Amino acid sequence: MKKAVTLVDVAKKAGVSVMTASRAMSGEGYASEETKAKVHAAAQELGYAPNALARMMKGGRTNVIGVVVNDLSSVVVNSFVTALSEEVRKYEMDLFIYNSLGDLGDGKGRRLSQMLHGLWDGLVFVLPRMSDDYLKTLEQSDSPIVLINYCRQETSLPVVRGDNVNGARDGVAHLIELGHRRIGFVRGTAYTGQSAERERGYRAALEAAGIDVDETLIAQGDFNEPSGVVAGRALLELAEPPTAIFAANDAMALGCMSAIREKGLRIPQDISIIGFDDMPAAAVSQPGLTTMRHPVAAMAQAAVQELMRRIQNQPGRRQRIEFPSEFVVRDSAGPGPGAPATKRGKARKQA
Amino acid sequence: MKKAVTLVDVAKKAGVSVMTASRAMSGEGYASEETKAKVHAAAQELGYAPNALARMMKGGRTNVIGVVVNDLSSVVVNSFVTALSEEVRKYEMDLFIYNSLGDLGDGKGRRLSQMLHGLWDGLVFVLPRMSDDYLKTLEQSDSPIVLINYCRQETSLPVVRGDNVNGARDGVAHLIELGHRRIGFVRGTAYTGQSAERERGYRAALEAAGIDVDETLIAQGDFNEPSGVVAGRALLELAEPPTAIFAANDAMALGCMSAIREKGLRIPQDISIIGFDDMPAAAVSQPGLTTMRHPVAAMAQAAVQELMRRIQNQPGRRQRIEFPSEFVVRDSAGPGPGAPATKRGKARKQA
DNA sequence: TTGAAAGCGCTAACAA
DNA sequence: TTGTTAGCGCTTTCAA
Repeated sequence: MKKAVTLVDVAKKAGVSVMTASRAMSGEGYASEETKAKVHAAAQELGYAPNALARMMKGGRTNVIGVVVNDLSSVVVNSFVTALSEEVRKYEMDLFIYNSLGDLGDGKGRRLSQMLHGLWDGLVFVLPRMSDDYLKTLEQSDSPIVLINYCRQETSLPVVRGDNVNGARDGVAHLIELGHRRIGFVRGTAYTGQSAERERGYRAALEAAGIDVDETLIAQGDFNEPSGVVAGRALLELAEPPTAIFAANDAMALGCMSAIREKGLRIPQDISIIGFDDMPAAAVSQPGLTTMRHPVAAMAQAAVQELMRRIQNQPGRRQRIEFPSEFVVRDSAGPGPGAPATKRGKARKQA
Repeated sequence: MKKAVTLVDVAKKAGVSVMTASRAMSGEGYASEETKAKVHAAAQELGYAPNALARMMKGGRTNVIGVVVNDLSSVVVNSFVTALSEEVRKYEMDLFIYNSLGDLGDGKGRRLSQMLHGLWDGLVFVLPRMSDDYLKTLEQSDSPIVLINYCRQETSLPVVRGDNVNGARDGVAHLIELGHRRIGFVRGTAYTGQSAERERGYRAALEAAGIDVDETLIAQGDFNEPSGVVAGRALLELAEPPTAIFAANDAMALGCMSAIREKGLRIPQDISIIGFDDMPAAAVSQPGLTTMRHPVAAMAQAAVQELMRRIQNQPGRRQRIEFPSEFVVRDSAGPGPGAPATKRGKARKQA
């Protein structure tokens, strides 16, 4: 790696001062066309590229926003990251993604927090999984930070989030309307707090319909498909199995569908299922999975907007920005035992 | 955004010189235990975080490796990025991912090349799609750079790549062995050069078997599933349709499978299909898609190793590191019309 | 073991 | 319009 060409070299070659060269290159401030051309020519010839670091050190602004994720291979995380990449463009900023490959605050993320200063103008955490200590560090930091879909605990940081409680409640209410009364729930992990919220929605819907929550109908998963298979099997093997299952996310719902097929049961004739997230696989599964989705693009937009406001030292708009989730009806939820006979009949005929 | 705490503040608080504080914090050089403790306490109390930028500016090394991708939502790209994230850890480096959201060198990537200097110690391009000018810029840069799966044209940059030609040839040879003689090919885009290589393998396999290439059996796609559906339909509507199809990637192969099902044909009894990449969906499709895969982890390892060698100013090992691809046999390729009768019979019975 | 000075590459502020 | 000075926060000399 040869020594890099600096502005000093360019200035020398062009026969001007460093400052003039700086002005010519950046376009800021006055500089005669002639000088500009001369400097540009010299830069071109030497293969000059400005040192981003040095520039950052002065101006304070780096025009870079960082996104921190725990697992980039997650489809949901990926959709947010892509939406953020696009959104950030509108502000002429660049986006760097950091994949922590695990929970923040367990040593691996240490270096990241050390880099909080200087490297980026602001940071977005997407579905963050982190220790309480780490969250505290973040709260105390003076860098602009926005969290997306974090709801495990209260925080002073601005959070953009989808409405999990009402989304889940609508989904489960839909099942109840279809005539289901024994509805299972498959939990995910507790990291982001989203599973807990979806569970709250589940319980609220049952309660509103005057149905007692049967705790044996609640199975534990980890948001991944295999755990959904396991949970699905467990629910189906109950003495009184559910006639419908609501899984805390689509991946587990698809896992449940495998378990259901395994048993030789039909979806939705014998058992209904709905998920959450509307991942791409939900649209192409057989049958199509009924699910809920967060408005990813709008949320990314709000997150960047809020972050930019803080970067530009404008007062933060709101501490918590919540978006209603959208209910996506496909074919995996059908009439249950409590439905009018005609409905059941129709469903049977479809089979 | 409050003013950040600097080393000067810490030193002042601890009652030592800035240099002593620096030594105490970094652990480099001499410092008495007592002083170290004093400094650390002060740093803790003030909430000091070292400014990464300033540190980088001196030392030269940033301990950050950048990965540039055109489309992070691609499953293949994603698997490489994840593997790289893991690999980089071994060298105590951090990985930042930059999603260019389009081809490099068409204006959007401009800013990226300007940041080539200083911000990172090295750069990895995964399946890069870029203009020739952009490649030239990269070649002239003195930053350590490694390309993964780029083969559109010759380059002086080190490239880690999977063997597309032999992989594709093996796949098509497999189809020929199964008795197929009319084998279709679905092209992808030309950006990375991978489709062209897979086509070369396709042609080589046919040639080796003494089969003339029928250009009408070659359809154009764009590596995405919908284009596979279109290409599949086109091939099936030929006067003499193929009995097997090799698609330049799995996404298009899955698209073809939809087109085949649309026609009421069975896979593999009526028509066989194989893809390339072994994306997750290939394993769960009905039937399982026979395909080829690049050894992602090994390739990521080689790429990082090669990059680190260059970062540490050791001589680059090799200009081109090629990995054989692995053939993954599932259920989407079965006996063709030229197969012994018994084989055909068996296949029929399975249906 | 500690400190002072110098400088990394760049730009904001002032002066010419 | 151009140049000079100073300084961002840190670390690498060198000296004490």
